[in-house]
Amino acid sequence: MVLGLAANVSASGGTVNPGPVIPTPLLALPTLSFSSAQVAAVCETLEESGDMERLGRFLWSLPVAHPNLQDLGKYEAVLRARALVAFHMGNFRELYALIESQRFSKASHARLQALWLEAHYQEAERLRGRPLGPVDKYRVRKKFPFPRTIWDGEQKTHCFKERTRSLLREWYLQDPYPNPSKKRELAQATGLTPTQVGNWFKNRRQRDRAAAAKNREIKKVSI
DNA sequence: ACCAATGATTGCTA
DNA sequence: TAGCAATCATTGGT
Repeated sequence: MVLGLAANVSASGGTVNPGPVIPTPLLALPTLSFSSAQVAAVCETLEESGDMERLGRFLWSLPVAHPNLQDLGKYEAVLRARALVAFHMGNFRELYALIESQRFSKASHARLQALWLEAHYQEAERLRGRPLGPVDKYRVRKKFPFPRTIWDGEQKTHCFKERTRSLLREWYLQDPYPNPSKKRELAQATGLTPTQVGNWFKNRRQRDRAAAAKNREIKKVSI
């Protein structure tokens, strides 16, 4: 149905073709008259539908001698579709090659990052013969960081800045149970969200209590 | 492979 | 709704 629509569009005119003007060939096959943009549009639609089988068949059906084969490679939707199909076929080497072949726009990053990770997880899992735990996955992520083609290099911090933490510690000594307005004030001062401030105090109290309990335990034993 | 530190989440209670 | 205990997840170190 989608394919039919695209075919109709392509049949109804070269007026929408934004690419280089190609002398309308004597070819009878409808796919041969797809413009690159039209192929890309079909890829996107099929990608959203999640129908890998069909997407795979569509890519396979594109003739090798497509007049626009060169600039077809420039359409992200087509490359994403190829990557998706490669992943679903377990063809991880091709997936990696596609991902590293060129820079992708930010809109594609999340999708391709997920494929990159999942493929490496599966490879590692097969190698070891049993499911990966969270730590195993962390090691895999460290071992195979995203290529810059699908990552802007910006990394999110796991720990707060030392400046932030010292400020939190100071306020904690003054008052381990800050009221909401104090929390907001601290959030302002640290650049954290009020929830993060609340979590920090909650964790700090919990860990102080645990330490105190531990101390009592030790005293009991030594007495 | 195991451990420690730390931020976030969950489920229960008052 | 806030606090609590338990637990999870990420990260780094050995």
